[in-house]
This record gives sequence, C-alpha cells and structure tokens, in this order.
Amino acid sequence: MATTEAPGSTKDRVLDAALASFGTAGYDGTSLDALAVGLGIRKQTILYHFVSKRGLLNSVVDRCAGEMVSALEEALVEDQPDGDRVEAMVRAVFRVALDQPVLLGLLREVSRPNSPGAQRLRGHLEPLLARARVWMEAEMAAGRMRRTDAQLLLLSAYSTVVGVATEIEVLRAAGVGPTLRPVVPRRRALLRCLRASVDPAT
Amino acid sequence: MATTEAPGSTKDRVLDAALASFGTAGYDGTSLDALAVGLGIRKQTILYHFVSKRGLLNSVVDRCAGEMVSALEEALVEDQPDGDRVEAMVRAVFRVALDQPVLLGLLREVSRPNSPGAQRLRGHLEPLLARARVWMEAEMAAGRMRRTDAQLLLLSAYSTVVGVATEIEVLRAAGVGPTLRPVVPRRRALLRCLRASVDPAT
DNA sequence: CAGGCTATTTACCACTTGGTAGAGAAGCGG
DNA sequence: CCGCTTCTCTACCAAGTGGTAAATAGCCTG
Repeated sequence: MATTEAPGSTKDRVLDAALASFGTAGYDGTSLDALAVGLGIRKQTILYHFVSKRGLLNSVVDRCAGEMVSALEEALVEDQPDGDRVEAMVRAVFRVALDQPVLLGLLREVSRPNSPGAQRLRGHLEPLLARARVWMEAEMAAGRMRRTDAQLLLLSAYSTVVGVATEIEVLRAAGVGPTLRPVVPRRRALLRCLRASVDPAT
Repeated sequence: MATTEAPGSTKDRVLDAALASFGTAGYDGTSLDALAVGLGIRKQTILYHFVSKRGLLNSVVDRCAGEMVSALEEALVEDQPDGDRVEAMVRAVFRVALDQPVLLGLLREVSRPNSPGAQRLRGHLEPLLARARVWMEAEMAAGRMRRTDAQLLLLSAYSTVVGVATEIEVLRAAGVGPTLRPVVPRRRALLRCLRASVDPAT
C-alpha cells in the first residue's frame, strides 16, 4: 500500500536524477541512456520502473507538484487567519526556490505551452488556483481588495513569482553568487508590487 | 555585400520556420528533417545555408536579437528626452510580444542557462544593458531614482517584463482569447510596479 | 560554348533514440 | 526444493538524428 518509496531506492534515485536533467537540459535534451549511465545502472531498469520516458516525466512532475502544493498549503495553514496570505505564499515559493532550485527548472520546462507534462502540471495546480480564486473574490466582495479579474490577476501573479524565483537560478548560473543577498530585496520588491496590485485604494 | 536576404528567399523562409519551431518545440525538439519537410525542401538545403543545426540557431538568435534591440533603441530615440524611458521600453517589448509572439518563445527557450545560444543572446543584449546601467546610475546620482544595485534591478526588470510578456503567449495557448483586452491592464500593473521600484520616495 | 558559382538535390553514414523480449538473480512462503 | 514475485541485466531493433560526399541544374561572365 505504501506508494512512497524509501529514499535511496533505485526508483527514487532515478526520480532525483531525472528531475535534475529535465530541469536543466529539458525533456528532449534528456536521454534515458545518459540518465542511466549517470546512475550506474542500465536504461532498461529505468523503463522497468516507469514504463516509458513520458511516464518518467509524469512521475517527476507528480512528485514535484506534490511537494510544491503541500509547501504552499502548509504556508497557508501556518499563517494566522488575518496574516498576509499573499506574503506567506510568496515566501513559500522563494523558500522552495532556494532549497531545491532544480525544481524551478522543471517548472520552467514543463510550463511551456504544448510541452509534455504541461497539462499534467495544470491538473495539479488547478485546485489550488480555484481555491485562491474564490478567496480573492471574497476579499473583493468585502472591499479588502481592488476589483479585478481574479483569474487574470492570479495568472499574472503566478508567472511573476515563478519568473522572479526562476531568475535566481539564472543569476546563480551567471555566477552572481549563491549568496542570499540579492534574494531578499527581490522578494521585497515583488511583494510591494503585488500589494500595489491589489490595494483597494488607487 | 548585402547581408540582408530578400524576404521570401529560401534562407529567409528557413529562418522563419526555425524561429517558430525553436520557440515552440525547443532546440532539441526541433529536427532538421521535420523543418525541411514543413518547408517542402530537403534537409541538406538547410545545412547548405547554415552549416549546422547550431549555426541555424545562431542565425535565428542573431536576427531576433537584432529586431529586439533595434525596436528598443527606436523606442528610446522616438521618446522625448524627458519622457518616461521605462514606459517606452516596456511598451516596445509588449508591442513586439503582440506582433510576433513566437519571438518570445525563442527568448524563453534560449534564455535558459546552459542553453545553446544563451551566451550568444547575452552577447547581443550586453551593450544595451550596459547603456541602461550607466543611465540608471546617472539617474540615481541625480536623485531621480532610488539608490539600488543597478545591475540587479535591471536583471529583475528584464525577467519580469519578459516573463509577463511571455505569459501573454501562455494565456493565448490556454484559449483566454487573442484579444488585446487583458494586455493593457497587465502592462499598466507592470508599469506601476516598476515605477514603485525606482521611486526615490518610500 | 567553356567554366566557374550558387543553390538544391539524391544517396549514404555513423550514431543515438526510446522501446521490446527474454534471461538471470535474489528473496520468500509453502 | 518448488514456484512466485520483484528487480536488474544482456541483447536487439526500427526509427530517427545531425552531418558528409557527390551529383545535378541554372545562371552569369568571359
């Protein structure tokens, strides 16, 4: 019954390596052979566990989306009922971005339209988005948030947050330094921007 | 001496098709055979003009970066000396995004770290960034802009603008409609955010 | 007409891709 | 010991990859 795999198992090691490769080299740029060689196993072992390359991608997406969603939900639960939910969400995304940057690479790869696994990712994120939408509409009705198209604003916020968080990875690649220094002002600027977008005044 | 090719020529048609394919399917997801079949020519014709697949990518990046850079420079020149340069730039990017959305797909594909053509793109954008940096530092010295790390702010603004503009494409793919309706508020929100980031007050 | 130049073709190649078939091997309950 | 399941392996394969070599045709110039 245990769907979770013991960390360190072959299946789990494959998932880790696949996440890294999909996130950096992309789906098409990843070959099962190279993946297997990197793990010191045979390609057919990978196919035994995941049936096909596409199946491997799906498993990776499932696991990552699960982590992401639970991180976000956790952030929302921890927060006091009248705390700033937006800030909590943004902080959660940035924390994930710093902890496992590869995950953002996958997100970037898989959130391209027409990408394999794009709709699977959407399937995972959809309920979260729906919840956020109803919450926003309630806030608007209560006058605590400016009236706008909730769906549109959400997509905008999503892409902005992910874009900014992803760029941390770009900066790291450019050698700007793996320090956290640039991250904090970035997050602050982003939060200010988001708040300005929903401020009932103005 | 004419480096520019007559539009409609084989070479130019290949460039168009390659841009579309690289932007949507990615570099690895594009095969020269498929490209050639789509154009009704033989793959070797492509290789004749561009030597290698990588050469084709380079040519595509060169052409697109050229368009992008000249669009931006044009926007800056047109603008009155005391006009809002930031707004002019953002408007230019959005115009390009609406006119040829495929270009953003390529930008997204090629701006991934470790991507082939990433450093080539950087090579094209570098002088523009340098100019912007010195301008910003002058503005800061004159007190018209808040003091921050110019390089960092620029990268942030770049990724945000491109990210938001790119998302227009995602929205289109999601069937939100090719109308311009959602674009205007998006651009306005983005501009407000950018202005807040550089406002000397606060 | 000869001769070169450009553009496009056909034919082919070495290599890699994802995927299939089947054989061992290890553990385990009877 | 047997049979069963789970896992990993060796051996292959058909299709596709980017790329090379060489032939062909058109075109302009001398």
